[in-house]
Amino acid sequence: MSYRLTRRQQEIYDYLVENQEEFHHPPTLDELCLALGLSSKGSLHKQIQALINAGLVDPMNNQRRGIRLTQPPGAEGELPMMGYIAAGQPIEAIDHNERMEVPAFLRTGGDCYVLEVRGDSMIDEGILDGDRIVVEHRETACNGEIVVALVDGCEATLKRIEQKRGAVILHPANPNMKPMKYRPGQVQIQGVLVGQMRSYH
Amino acid sequence: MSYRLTRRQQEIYDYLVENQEEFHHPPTLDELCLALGLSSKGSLHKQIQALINAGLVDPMNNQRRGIRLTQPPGAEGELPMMGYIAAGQPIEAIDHNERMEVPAFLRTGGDCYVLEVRGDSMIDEGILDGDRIVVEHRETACNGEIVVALVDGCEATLKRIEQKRGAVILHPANPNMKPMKYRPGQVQIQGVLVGQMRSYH
DNA sequence: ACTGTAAGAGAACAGATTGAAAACATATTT
DNA sequence: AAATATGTTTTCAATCTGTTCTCTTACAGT
Repeated sequence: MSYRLTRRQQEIYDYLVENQEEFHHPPTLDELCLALGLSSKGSLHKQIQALINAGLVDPMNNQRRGIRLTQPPGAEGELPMMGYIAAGQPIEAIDHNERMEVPAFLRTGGDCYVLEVRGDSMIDEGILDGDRIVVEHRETACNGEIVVALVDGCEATLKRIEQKRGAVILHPANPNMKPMKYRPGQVQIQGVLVGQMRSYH
Repeated sequence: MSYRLTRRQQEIYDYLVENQEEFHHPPTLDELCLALGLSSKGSLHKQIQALINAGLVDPMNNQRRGIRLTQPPGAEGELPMMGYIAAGQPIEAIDHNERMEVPAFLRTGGDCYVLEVRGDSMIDEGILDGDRIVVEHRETACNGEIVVALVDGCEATLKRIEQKRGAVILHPANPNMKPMKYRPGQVQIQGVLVGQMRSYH
């Protein structure tokens, strides 16, 4: 069923996913041509048709309601709940495929998932035991971001990262603990903290 | 069931949602024509009919009560964003009717709304400046719950409550501040904290 | 070089959508 | 009852927008 997309088709699809906010209405072929720098909607139509065949775009049978993706990506509003994270231990995965409702503004366009926090290692960042955090899956991070990092391939931690030439420093937010310095190879970034939720009942 | 709207229909619907405040009575077809720059109510009627079929607008069978939306839009997963709360000040209300997506597990069955936190008065409870809190509207609370309280009829605060015989004590979580003791009449409970959310981007 | 595929331009077409106008029907007011 | 206001229906023309075609160019690979 899932046809293989050509490079250009993939490009157009990515563009649609990225910029679906741009158009507050689904774009027409002409609008998309303009946005993509094409000058013939006939050409674009052929590409879109391929995306329709691939099941990625709603078919529009002569209707004029613009191009819309079949599933507004991240549609179900639910992200996978991957498991528990406790400082200094491997991430404890959950076996059954749990999912969790997450508001749009707590996540990014990227690939996100949810972890539950165990322990108080981030208490000074306002992240408490039992909080749910939303993590964007990424291999790299900017200095100052809070990352889920794997140290020495097994210990997971949630810390603010500082990457220098030849060293990676992880700053815990809890003042009882000290910053730890590692060689870059020791620290593997698994994701970046983008949101947090807490229930009081 | 949810029919797919044409672009114009979307536009009109969006307009209705946006400007429902404008008309303090639901607008008549003629008024809407004027507002939308149309000169024929017959044309508009056809569009509205489509919205009625889509279940977005109340059908009006020859009644003349104007056009009204079926559901105060965003009724499902969204709660009203009421304004800002900063310790020691009145709650700063927001004028336009903003709504915010809130996962089911961050709220209760009761009547809930969202506030944005200003300031660090709850920093030790893990509630930071800029966090969104979910509050259940209630007049009473149990000891130990965190409440939105109105002190002396004007100052709002977010504090852990302790109710004794003849006295109400509000415990701030920030150790720099001290618990305050009030007479029961002075403290009016406006709601109870049930959830909290934070975005890192 | 030859061939096949992907990509794009442009023209022309078909039918969906929109809007104006007028006539009609029903409710509300005078 | 008459007048007015408002919703409903119909007809028609103009325009917009998806669709189909043909032709051209570029590139990759036996």
